[in-house]
Amino acid sequence: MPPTVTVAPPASDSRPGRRAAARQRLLEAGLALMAEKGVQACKVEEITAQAGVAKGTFFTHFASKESFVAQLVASVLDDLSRRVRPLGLTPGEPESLLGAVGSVYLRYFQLRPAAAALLVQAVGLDPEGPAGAAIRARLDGHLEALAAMLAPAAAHLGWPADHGRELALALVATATGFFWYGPRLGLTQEVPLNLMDRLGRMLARGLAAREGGQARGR
Amino acid sequence: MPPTVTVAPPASDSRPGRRAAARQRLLEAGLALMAEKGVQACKVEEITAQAGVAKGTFFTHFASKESFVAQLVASVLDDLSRRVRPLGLTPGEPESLLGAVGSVYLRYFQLRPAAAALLVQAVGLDPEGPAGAAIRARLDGHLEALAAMLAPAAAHLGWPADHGRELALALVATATGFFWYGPRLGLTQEVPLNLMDRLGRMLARGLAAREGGQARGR
Amino acid sequence: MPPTVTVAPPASDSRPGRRAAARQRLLEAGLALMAEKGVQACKVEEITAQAGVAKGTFFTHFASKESFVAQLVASVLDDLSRRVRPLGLTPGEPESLLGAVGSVYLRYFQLRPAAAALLVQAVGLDPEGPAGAAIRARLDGHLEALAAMLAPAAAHLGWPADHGRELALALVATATGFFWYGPRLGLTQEVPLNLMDRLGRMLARGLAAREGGQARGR
Amino acid sequence: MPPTVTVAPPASDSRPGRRAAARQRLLEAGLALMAEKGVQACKVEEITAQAGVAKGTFFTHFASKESFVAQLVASVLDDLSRRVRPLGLTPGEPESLLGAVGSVYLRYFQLRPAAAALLVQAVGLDPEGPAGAAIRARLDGHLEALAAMLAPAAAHLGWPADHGRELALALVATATGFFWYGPRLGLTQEVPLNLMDRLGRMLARGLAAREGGQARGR
DNA sequence: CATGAATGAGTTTTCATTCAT
DNA sequence: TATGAATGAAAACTCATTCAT
Repeated sequence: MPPTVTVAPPASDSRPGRRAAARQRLLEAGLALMAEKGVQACKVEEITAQAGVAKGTFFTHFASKESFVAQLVASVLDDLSRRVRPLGLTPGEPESLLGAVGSVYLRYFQLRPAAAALLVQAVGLDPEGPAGAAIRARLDGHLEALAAMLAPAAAHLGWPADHGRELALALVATATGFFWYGPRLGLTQEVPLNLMDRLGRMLARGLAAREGGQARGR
Repeated sequence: MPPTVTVAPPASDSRPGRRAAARQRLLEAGLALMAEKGVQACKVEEITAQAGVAKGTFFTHFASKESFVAQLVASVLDDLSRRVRPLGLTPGEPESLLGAVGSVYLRYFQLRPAAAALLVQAVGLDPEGPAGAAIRARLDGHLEALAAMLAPAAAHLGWPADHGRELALALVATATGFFWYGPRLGLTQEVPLNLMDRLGRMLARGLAAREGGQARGR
Repeated sequence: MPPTVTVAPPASDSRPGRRAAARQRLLEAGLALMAEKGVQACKVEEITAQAGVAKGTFFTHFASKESFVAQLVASVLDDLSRRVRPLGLTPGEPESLLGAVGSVYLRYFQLRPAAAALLVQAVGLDPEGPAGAAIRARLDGHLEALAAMLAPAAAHLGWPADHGRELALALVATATGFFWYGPRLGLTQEVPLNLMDRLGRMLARGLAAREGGQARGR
Repeated sequence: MPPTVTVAPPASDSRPGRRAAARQRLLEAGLALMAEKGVQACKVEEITAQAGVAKGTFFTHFASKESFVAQLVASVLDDLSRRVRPLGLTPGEPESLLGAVGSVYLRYFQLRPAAAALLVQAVGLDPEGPAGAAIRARLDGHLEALAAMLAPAAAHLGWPADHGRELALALVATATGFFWYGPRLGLTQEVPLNLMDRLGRMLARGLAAREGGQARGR
């Protein structure tokens, strides 16, 4: 799994090739820098410097910084969708679908903490602007699709059908949240996934033990 | 459970009392506004307007906007600690400790999505500045304490002792992540907690089903 | 006739007095600089430098550069209206009204070529923005009032009642046009008004001589 | 009378012919767009788009945007000169010369308000740059020639010989001013010329009536 | 202390102009 | 010569912070 979010174009040396390559470098530099310093704190000039182009070039590729973020989000979500869709198309046993999808999400953001940081920050952008609204709509669509994909598993496990989006959200929030906080609090990203498996089971057992207790009460 | 993060001071009318009340109003207004519009997007003047004081007054209470956020984070974490500490002091059965603590965290942020939004954004602040560093240190300390509190439960369940902080982080990330994304993607906050219990068990079962599969291989 | 466009406030030294004085200096500096270098070419920083305040102060007084121009236009038109209104209220003979009003306009812009330059440029501003639209509406209202005031004279002279605004426009266009081009083409502003009187009569005679010719034909 | 400012070249298809045609289209598009949106607000790219050439091509025809305006001004003034010169060469009666010339100017700008808008804006350009200076010099030369042509009429009418340029300026300022303000303030351009004749006479009579009054006194 | 006016460094965005293809 | 991508200087506007009253 390469750490690049989108497939690199046939890196030619022709005019359109160079332009596409510059665009790609801008997106990569933007993703890395925005994850490191924060979307707002990261200046356009830093991105262009890192990508090796002039400040003005940025705005020949993207209408605004906000729209740049929107495209970044779109590319991350597209990439993610490409990886989980096959699981939904060839479902196998409903029981294992949830775990399989969850693993893909966790692994995806474990390998690309920058993508996690981007998503977490992107939902916080002002939804008044057109780009902010587009970002939320994009995320919402992703959630919708994820919920639809998980529907068979959810049904099998007795999860209420009208709360499918909460299920999808829990997946995304957990996966991105972990790799958003983690690097910032000095946690290694090398947490093996089977540790996370174990965590899931532990949480479940812990919660189960309280069943009939607070979960029902109050 | 009142929605205020810190206990209100004895509502007096003396000079120092009025000052403390203004400070409290500033913190409350800041928490609400920063959660709604984002920490960076929320201007100092908006906070003071909402708190009913002049802009300059803000800086007689807080050294800077960043330090204001740091104090807000501190007050949230203090508040949270006060609520979970009793569980650790009177442990009961180790098996149920994890679930009990998890429930407190989830419920806390369910009732105070603004607190979740604050924490999520606060970790993203530039850690170069003194306030940014203070915030991360504060969060780190909270994690440390949480890990220590969960240690017996973790040991009982076979969780590796040197990964206690990952366990604590997972708790915080899940709880805040859910209530950070949720309101921004149009999800109701009314998800009953027992639904979340169910979710934990489902995820666990799903993950368990894959044990020996992808989690170990690849 | 003082060259200031608006009456100076009681130049006190109190806080509000100082603020009002700064505002006045900004307006005066802006009028002079915009007339000299052009509305667009004149930078906000130049205005504030001339007025002796910081750049940011400009925006505590005016919402934008465009709105600044709008207020400048308003103050010029207000000032102008104050000077011609008495002529309309105490009409005297209709025959002389037109000449009297024309004289006031010519003299006004002769003494304040900056005001002429401002009006000429202001109508050219993009009418899409709110300030641009406000400026045009303001000018339009001035024209309307001027036309109403000239109505008796126009009627007396056989000017069509439904073309009153063309008459008013001709007055404004001639007066501002002369003192817009003049200084820029090296003409002295010292053209005595009776020379302009003579010019008017000559033009009239010239035009009259062609009556029955091209003016009727085509 | 065609609305084009300069005579179209023999529409050939040869290489030099195509280049000349592109240049012509650029000038026409520039005149129209600059009149509509303002000289500064009109972007080079809009002109080239309207003319159907690439942005870079603009600069193979004109050294700069400012020099483009200068050439536009030159072409307008040339065109105008061509139309009034015959009147001066075959003077007819001096008394009617002024009216005849005035009519040509008024009619010219009535039919081409874009030309009026261009001239009005062009004198406002920063005279520091070489193009700005060239524009003013060009206008000045036009004024000079116009004054020379009007000299016999002026002399005949008793107009001071050393104020010939004021006379010429009044003509240009009136004609362009009317068709600069007019369209922007919602006035129809269909004001018949004989209405303007009448206006001239009225103004004259009005001014005459005040002779010995304010014009001499005050 | 509280106030709110003043400050100016900082950031996005625009657009005339250049130049490699 | 035509093209259009790249460039970077410039300019409006923001807003945390300071400070005189």
